Amino acid sequence: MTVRVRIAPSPTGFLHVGNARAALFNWLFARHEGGTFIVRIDDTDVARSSPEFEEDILGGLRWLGLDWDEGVGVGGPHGTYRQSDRFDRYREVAEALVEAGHAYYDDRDPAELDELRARAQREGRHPGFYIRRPEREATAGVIRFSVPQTRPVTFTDVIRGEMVFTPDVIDDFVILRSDGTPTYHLASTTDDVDYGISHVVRGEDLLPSTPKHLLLAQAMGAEPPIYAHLPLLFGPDGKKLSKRHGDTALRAYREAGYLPEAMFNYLALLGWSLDAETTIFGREEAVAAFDLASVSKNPAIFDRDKLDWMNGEYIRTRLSTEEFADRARPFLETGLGRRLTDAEWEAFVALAPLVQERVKVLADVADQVRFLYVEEVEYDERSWSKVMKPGSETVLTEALRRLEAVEAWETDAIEAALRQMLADLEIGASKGLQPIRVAVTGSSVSPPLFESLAALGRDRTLRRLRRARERLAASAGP
RNA sequence: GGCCCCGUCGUCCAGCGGUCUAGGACGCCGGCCUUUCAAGCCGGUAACGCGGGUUCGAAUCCCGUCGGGGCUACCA
Repeated sequence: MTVRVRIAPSPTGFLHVGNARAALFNWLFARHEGGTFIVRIDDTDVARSSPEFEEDILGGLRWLGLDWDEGVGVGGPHGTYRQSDRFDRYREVAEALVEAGHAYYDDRDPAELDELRARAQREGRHPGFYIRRPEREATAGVIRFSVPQTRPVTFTDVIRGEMVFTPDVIDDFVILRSDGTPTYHLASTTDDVDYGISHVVRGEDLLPSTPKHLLLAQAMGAEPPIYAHLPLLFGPDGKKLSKRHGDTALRAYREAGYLPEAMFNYLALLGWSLDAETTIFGREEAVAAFDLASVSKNPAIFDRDKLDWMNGEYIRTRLSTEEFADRARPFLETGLGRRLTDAEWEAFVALAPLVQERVKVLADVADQVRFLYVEEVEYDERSWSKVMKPGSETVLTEALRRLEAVEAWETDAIEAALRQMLADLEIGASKGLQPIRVAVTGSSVSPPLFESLAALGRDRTLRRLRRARERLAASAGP
């Protein structure tokens, strides 16, 4: 069978990580099967749709490396792949369904429908139980699909197995609104049929709608696609992932400096695994091993901690130092709020290997090396009070004296001078070096000291040591 | 309320009747290393929701129960 799968995001918001994962699974399946991956834009809700969101969605997919073979932006034999261009087609399908007796016009008002629902609920029935084809049929209003009450709707979900829905719990759903626009059910199913979609792989939230889609496709005279419902993504509280759980837009992760490779890897692990042992894997490995039927049935909680770990892992083991520096640069400049001069860039490159193993996301880089790019550091008071003890003044004075004497301002020479100081003063590295670190970087946490001083340069290093010594003297009092 | 889905460490995933004294990863805890912080290495903590069956034997099959979640619009 020729596999043709699609994702059909609605451009009513930024690309959500849940949708990104659904796209990823569709892509993996298509690539594994040598099939076609299609991106269609479900913008039937014209009022809420916007080009900005569409751009964000497509950009997000490209960023993740999910290339598509047909659809918006790349074309194909089925037009624009945008539902707003196909309203005539949907209306035509809806009318044909009425013609064939599969659907009917309904002009009952909302109050009447509410009453019918309330009555069904009172009787412990499905809310749509009484909303069926009326005796006296209308000629205007919405068009409802008429669910045959003769037999259950059954299908085999690739992930979940046999599904059975008795017809009384499937309501006569609206397919065309009274203003002539299609509902999601109609538009989506029509497109799936028209585009020859073989497998619909989507979130479990659509499982209850599946019998409707199946019935619709059959009424249209088509062979329905095979369905596979992915487990949902939850927030830490066990509820469907949403804004209140923090960042749900893929762009937030992109902007924070997560690597697309890491995001891809992490998302693939939410509901699937390569094997029992492997955690880190690339696109090719995933494509080779992917199997839709082995996707997990239970919902997955989106765990930011594990994502952070994985991103750090990718940063330090999958990137060369040069790649790291290059990819970090825009994040660094954003964090600093300005572009780097050539000399400043050189300073960063010198420290890059040390920074590389200390960040989880690229946006963290700015905090690590900010001390290189400010005229005067701001002291972190907690660091200062923790490190500046009696005797620290001596350390700063000695460090100043010895560093002033360093001939070539390089890491080795700096280290040699300071190690000699530690030996002469007979103090430990921690006690002797931490005051220098705080004096020069403003914080007790920084990249390794000797390299940091080398990157900072002699003048600024000495100036900062003097300033810290003065501050210390001033606070110590007479 | 109705219908549906799900139920293995705190979290993600492995397990598909015996090899499970349940495996990997994150997290957490401890140790080593160490100029801070990381990283790295070593070790540890921690789960089959519960109750019945079926079977010589069940995390694995069945039933029930409890718990969690989803859907229930002229949103998608």
